[in-house]
Amino acid sequence: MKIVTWNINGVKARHEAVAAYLREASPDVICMQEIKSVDEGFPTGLFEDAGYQIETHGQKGFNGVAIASKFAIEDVSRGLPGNDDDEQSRYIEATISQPGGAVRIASLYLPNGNPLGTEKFSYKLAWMARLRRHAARLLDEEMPTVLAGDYNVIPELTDAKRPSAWTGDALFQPESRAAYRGLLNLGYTDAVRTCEPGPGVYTFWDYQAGAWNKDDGIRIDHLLLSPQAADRLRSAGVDRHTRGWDKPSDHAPTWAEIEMGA
DNA sequence: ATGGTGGTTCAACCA
Repeated sequence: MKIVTWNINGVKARHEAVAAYLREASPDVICMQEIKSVDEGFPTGLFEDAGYQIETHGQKGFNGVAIASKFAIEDVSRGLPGNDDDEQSRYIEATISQPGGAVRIASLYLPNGNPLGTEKFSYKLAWMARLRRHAARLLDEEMPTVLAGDYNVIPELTDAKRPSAWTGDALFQPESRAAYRGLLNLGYTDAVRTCEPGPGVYTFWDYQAGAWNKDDGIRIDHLLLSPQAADRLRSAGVDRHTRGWDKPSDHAPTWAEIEMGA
């Protein structure tokens, strides 16, 4: 089962790129973030025509997450538990049933958190604390689980071409990185870091200042695997070439292949 | 050090 996470930065602007990627990569499941669409306005036909079921959790103008799958999508849950007052659409979770078994998959869009010293950064840290509590509960289910998305966290120095450029940024703060390590310490595995341990593996290049041409990237899109999913991990990586397409997202599709048997 | 680009929505916000 090939599972992709991709921050598409607006589904309306990314119609052609998404269609081309589905044809080319043919993932079994694709988790998307920043769809920037309400559910009623979402172009479901883009996915249905390619053979996918699609479930969305949208919002007007900002944020918004979705899961599309070639297999049946069941038990859909919208919103990250732990704060009923949070109105931002950043989390959707569902069970994907496949002949070899079922996988619980989340598509998450973690708050950016900039600038430091504002309520945006405290919201980011509070959201990460909620995610940790929920991620711990998911482990109790003991089923293969994949938490995929734009984490807006650069985990380590090797995950940035120019680490010094990010020292004052919410994506690289010690608190942000510690909260990410907290997820790993629960027992989750960073699929891409495990399969591609070397430097230079990035998932995001800013639109500004020629970042893509200079390969001035960072790795902030991650797939975290529960032990039951990590046992089945075969390969993982980044389809970085899509960043060079016309009208690209500033993020590249990031994926993991899980062996699910017959 | 600053400004650099892009998406959505409608002058501003977010990244």
